[in-house]
Amino acid sequence: MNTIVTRFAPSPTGYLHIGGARTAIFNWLLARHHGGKFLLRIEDTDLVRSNADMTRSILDAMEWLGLSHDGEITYQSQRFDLYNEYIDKLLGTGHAYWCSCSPEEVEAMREEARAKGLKPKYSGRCREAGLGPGPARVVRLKAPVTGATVVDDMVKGSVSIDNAELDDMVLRRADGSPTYNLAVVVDDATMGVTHIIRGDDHLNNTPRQMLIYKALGFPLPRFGHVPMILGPDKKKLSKRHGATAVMEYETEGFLPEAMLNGLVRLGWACGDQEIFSREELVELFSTENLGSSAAVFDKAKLLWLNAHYIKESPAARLAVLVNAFLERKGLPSQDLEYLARVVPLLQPRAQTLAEMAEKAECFVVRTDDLVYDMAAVKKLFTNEVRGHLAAVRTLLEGIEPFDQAGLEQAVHAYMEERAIKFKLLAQPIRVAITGGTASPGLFETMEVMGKRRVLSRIDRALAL
RNA sequence: GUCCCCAUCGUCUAGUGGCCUAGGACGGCGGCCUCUCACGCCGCUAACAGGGGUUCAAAUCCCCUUGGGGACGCCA
Repeated sequence: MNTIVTRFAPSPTGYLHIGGARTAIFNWLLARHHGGKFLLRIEDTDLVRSNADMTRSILDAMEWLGLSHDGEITYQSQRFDLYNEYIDKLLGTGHAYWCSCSPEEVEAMREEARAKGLKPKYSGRCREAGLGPGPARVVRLKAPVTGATVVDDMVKGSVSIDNAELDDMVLRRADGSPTYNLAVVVDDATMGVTHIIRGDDHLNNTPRQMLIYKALGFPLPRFGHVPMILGPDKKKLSKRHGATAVMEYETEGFLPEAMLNGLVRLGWACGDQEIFSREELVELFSTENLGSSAAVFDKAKLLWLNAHYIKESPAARLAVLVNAFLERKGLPSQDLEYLARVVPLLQPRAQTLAEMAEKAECFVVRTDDLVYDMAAVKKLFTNEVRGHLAAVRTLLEGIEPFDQAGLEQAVHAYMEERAIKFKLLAQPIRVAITGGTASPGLFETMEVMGKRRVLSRIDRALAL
């Protein structure tokens, strides 16, 4: 069996968005599953709209997702000579011809066809004119006018289009630059690409490209057109649906493995399995399981996946990531060892790293900076409670080691002696040391915070 | 307008003619656990777009309708 070669070919006119990332993932997976190659090509022929920063950001997003590519990156802007070489070849073999029709004239032809209720097309006026090169002339493909071209698609099955539907597309513009369809075919063929997974908005282009493959004598690759990703209103996903750029999700505190898992499940399934590690995906991926209907991107499910991966991650890794989020909030860089002890308490309680950083705040701020929920303080800190808090403070001072078991035992003993319910004091203590009414378990929180911090906070709370 | 694609719970999906009284997951709702908040666990909710065929048998195959999407560039 020949080695499988896939590719991802973004045009650097915007950030890597959800849809693009997903096709990149599918191509990457197909290559990795078969031990083939995954190539990267930047389609920057539109020099006006393309720029290097966008290329950089797309590369960053792919790296974040862990989509490693093989070999050098190909830039279309550096291959114009190659494209022209093949256009000349087509001219030489009679598969292409020069056309002197102006854009206005062509537009008129389209209008005419439209008026007749037909598909707007170029009429083929210069097809047999035997024109040579000249100013303002383009090169067109001499496409077959009869028969049909059928795409044997990996996801859509057999799709047939009448050649009469297609017109003689432009291969070289009047300014001498190659068009997209020509460049893509030359690139994919010369790069040795064997399998192309892309969005189904390209499905209509495929027969056209196949005609170029044929004219050039190139072997055809396999195509697979995956459906688009929709927003909650079932319209094509766009900015108004919220975050569409992959890296916005990093900013919101998503883990790359959650993103990968979430995206791959949009249009691909493997039985009832929901959670897939990168390795499992590589092992299990098959184009057989690609779905053919459009999918709505559901952030709630992505959040669930992210929460799952947060629970699975080693605390040390999360500590580093959370620290970055804390820094973004203007807090100084934290002691990572301390943070790594805080993290496990927060893992079951955060769906994103941003949320985790928020909850970590009360663990890391200076006692003087701790923000108290004053409504809770007012409601809970009765004189009686204040008395108990002071007593508990004294009690805690003597506990050594200051660990969960010891703390729990001591505090419970204190309550039992006085016949008070734990519930009565739990919330006041919580508010005193964390500032709020919701937190991880009281004793584990105390242990992680440490005696000094806990005592200073009770002191400050009593002074409120 | 013409051509192409698509159609299972609110969402992602399983399903490749009998295992379907349609399964799983997210969400929602209810409960259990419990020092708060979560986690976890248990239960409930909810779908084959409609109509015709084919077949002993159809969510699965065919046709039509409807509804969505896409393409028709000297953009990519």
